[in-house]
Amino acid sequence: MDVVLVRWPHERERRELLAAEGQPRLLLVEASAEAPIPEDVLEDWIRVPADEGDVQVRIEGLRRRSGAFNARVPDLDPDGLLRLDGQWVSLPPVEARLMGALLERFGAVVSREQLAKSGWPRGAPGRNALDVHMLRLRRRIDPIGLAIKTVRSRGYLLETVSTAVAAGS
Amino acid sequence: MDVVLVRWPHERERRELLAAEGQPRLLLVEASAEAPIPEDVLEDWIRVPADEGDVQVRIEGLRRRSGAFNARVPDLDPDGLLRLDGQWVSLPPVEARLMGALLERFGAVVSREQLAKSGWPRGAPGRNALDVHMLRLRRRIDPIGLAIKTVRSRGYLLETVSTAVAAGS
DNA sequence: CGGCCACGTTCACGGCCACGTAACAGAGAC
DNA sequence: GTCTCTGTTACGTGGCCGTGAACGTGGCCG
Repeated sequence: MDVVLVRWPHERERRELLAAEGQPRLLLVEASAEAPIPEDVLEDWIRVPADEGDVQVRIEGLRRRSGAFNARVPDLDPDGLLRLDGQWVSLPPVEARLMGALLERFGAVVSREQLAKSGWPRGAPGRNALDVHMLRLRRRIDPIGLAIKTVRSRGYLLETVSTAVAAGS
Repeated sequence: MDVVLVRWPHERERRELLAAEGQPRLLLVEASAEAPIPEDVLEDWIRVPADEGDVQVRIEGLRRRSGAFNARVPDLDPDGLLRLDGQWVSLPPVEARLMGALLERFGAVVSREQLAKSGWPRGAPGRNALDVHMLRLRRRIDPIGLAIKTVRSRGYLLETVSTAVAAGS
């Protein structure tokens, strides 16, 4: 994801828009304007005209932050806490095991059989139990920006939701 | 937590030290030096001499980031005083020991067994005593911006109540 | 086309258990 | 005495998890 340059205060609405999208941005603040306080970690600013090297340093800083905070690889800790971007939800035992299977092949399809095996190592209950648990898992992870997609007759796959970071609440 | 000013490149080692402590810092970069790429989100820089207003904006930005992302870690002194952001409450012996256990793994899950051991080193009373003490602890720490979350059948975890999030929206 | 089936989604229910909360009582400090 | 700290009993509530059933949708076949 690349850093976008925004002239300030001329492109004020553009800044809001980009912020909502989670797009890293560098505000080029004109001499006559006051510097705005950054809305989030993905924003930085610099006064123009500026040294080209300084601009590059700011852009590189933003790029690194964006990498660190949008790593967007969820993490399931041993206590059943699923973390993503500083947010977390706790998963009950069965759902934690299902999530473990999905995470091992993050972004790829995991078959129902595989999931059933992971969720119930010593034999699965009724055929429908898996469906219900997938539904519950879906609802639980939605608020932290994760989604499970169905691939008909193949299985399920886990994804991050691109822009829904702030929209969830 | 306050922002510390560091002259760059003169106080190079000091920067490392502060970074290791998780201390927010603003580097004052001299005209002759190249700007360093920030090591983490708690660092920013500005060229000096600079406009005083610009410096304040950078400091305020760092302060917000530090509030939102670097979980402020509360401090429990030996007398049972729990401090956070200048506020404090006093904790009775049992609750102080429980809080100690939670603080050792701040932000992570601590099991009920672990808590029972910490709270009553020479054997726990009834099973329910822990529940009641967690309730009392919760009520006591709420006013200073701390919260204990339950992770069902796994344990409890201690968090700071994020004021930045509420303020942001 | 109509009917049937396979597959998936969603809801409602009940049993079980973990946890939360109030109320009470004794011990001790001040 | 009054207040705080502590532990106990009793009860309510809500989460977890499996089941059954209703519903939707797309594919296949006669």
